Amino acid sequence: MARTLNPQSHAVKRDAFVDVGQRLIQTKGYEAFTVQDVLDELDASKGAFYHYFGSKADLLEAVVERMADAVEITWADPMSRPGLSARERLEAVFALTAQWKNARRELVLGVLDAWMSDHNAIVRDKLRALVASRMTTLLTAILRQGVADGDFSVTDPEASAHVIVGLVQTVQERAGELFVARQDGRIEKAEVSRTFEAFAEAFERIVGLSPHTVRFVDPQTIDLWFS
Amino acid sequence: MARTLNPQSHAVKRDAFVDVGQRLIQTKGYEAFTVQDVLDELDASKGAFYHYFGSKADLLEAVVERMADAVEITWADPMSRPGLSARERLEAVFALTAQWKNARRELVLGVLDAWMSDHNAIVRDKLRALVASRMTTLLTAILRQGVADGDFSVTDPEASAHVIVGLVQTVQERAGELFVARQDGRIEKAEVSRTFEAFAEAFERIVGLSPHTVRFVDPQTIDLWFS
DNA sequence: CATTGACAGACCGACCGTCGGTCTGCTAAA
DNA sequence: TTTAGCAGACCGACGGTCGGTCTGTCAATG
Repeated sequence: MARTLNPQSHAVKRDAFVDVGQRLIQTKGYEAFTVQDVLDELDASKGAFYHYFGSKADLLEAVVERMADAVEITWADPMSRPGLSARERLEAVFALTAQWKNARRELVLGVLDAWMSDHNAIVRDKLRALVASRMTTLLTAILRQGVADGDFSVTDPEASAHVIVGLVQTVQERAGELFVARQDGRIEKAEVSRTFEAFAEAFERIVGLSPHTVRFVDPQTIDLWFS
Repeated sequence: MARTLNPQSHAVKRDAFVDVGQRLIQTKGYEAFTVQDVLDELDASKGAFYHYFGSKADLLEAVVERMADAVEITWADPMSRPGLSARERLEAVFALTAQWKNARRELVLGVLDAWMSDHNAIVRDKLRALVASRMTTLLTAILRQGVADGDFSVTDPEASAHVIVGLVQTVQERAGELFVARQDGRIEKAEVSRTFEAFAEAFERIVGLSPHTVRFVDPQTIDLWFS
């Protein structure tokens, strides 16, 4: 009998590399950290690393997947709870996303610079694609329910899901830009509010809701980040 | 006095490097080509290259700026022509963008693979940011005119411009995904049409136009790329 | 007015450090 | 006895540097 692969401990060891990879991506950026950096933090060898990953890019893939999982888990509750209206589900998803960031404010602030840097362009790209894909299936379900219940009015729920996912991801990116601009004193808080209101207005119209019934981000959250 | 700098010939020489850089980005991808590749194509030396550029990243910056210029020039005509309604300007901008790609079909097809590859994530990121910035100022002007003339109805033209730019860039990206999916036979043409219709519907609602009065891409163009 | 020296621009290419990745080999679990 | 799980020496490619060369330009000099 030859030695068999233990999936349990294998996964644990592998996860340790992913942990460090994620941390390094969030501090130095993917292109800026080296495989040696990972080895140093774990007292591991090249052989160990390449035993678990085919390449540095493979590690990236694992990190991005974990990040996408983390985002998806945030939405799990409002999606699984029965008896909620499509509107309520949607509002819950947005609210939870904001809450997640508010609760981790220090982390987000510390990571922001590295995250936005050129060194993380591939990371952002891959995460956007992955989150978009998962968010689309989720939003399609909500839209279908909303249309069936008469809450929303869109011609094609699935196609519209793509539109809205794009909109949501655009808000996120724009929020990042605005935050930096605000830090640098290049804009006022009022401009930030107007931007979010424009996105909310767009959202209401796309989905077929009455004006001023949707808020992407509540005033307190804007205060927390932009005052 | 010493030797003087001739801006003319300096710019010409520098542009030669940018030419090659752009070609290599479109064939191999930014991360995949080496500075040596550039030197080989021009029979130049390392010294020459680093005389004109501080780094490989500097070359990228120059290439991206040139690409953004090319995009912007496409819009010049409908923006400068007096007497056009906001609607007409908008339609012209969209039509010209589609025409540009249709006219360069072979080029686009040849470049697509490299362009979408991981090696060009930074290129896409930088171009998106730059084009967004320029397109926003343009769209703000159109929206203002449209609101003033009563053609459009948005609360805040400038903020809404950001929304629409995001929407347009999302369509572009989605179109790329759909094209690949169609090539692989994973989707039907009908699904493509439905997607574009959903974006058009969203656009109409955001801007406050009647249903079915806007088309992002006309049926022939869809036929050309997706049949 | 012709000559020359000073100096910056425009390179050249050998060289260096770094970094992703490979390869050989050892050890212990099964 | 076979193979998972490592260890770490080693390799080659690549971005970037650096000392040096050649040439055009102009001011001072004789």
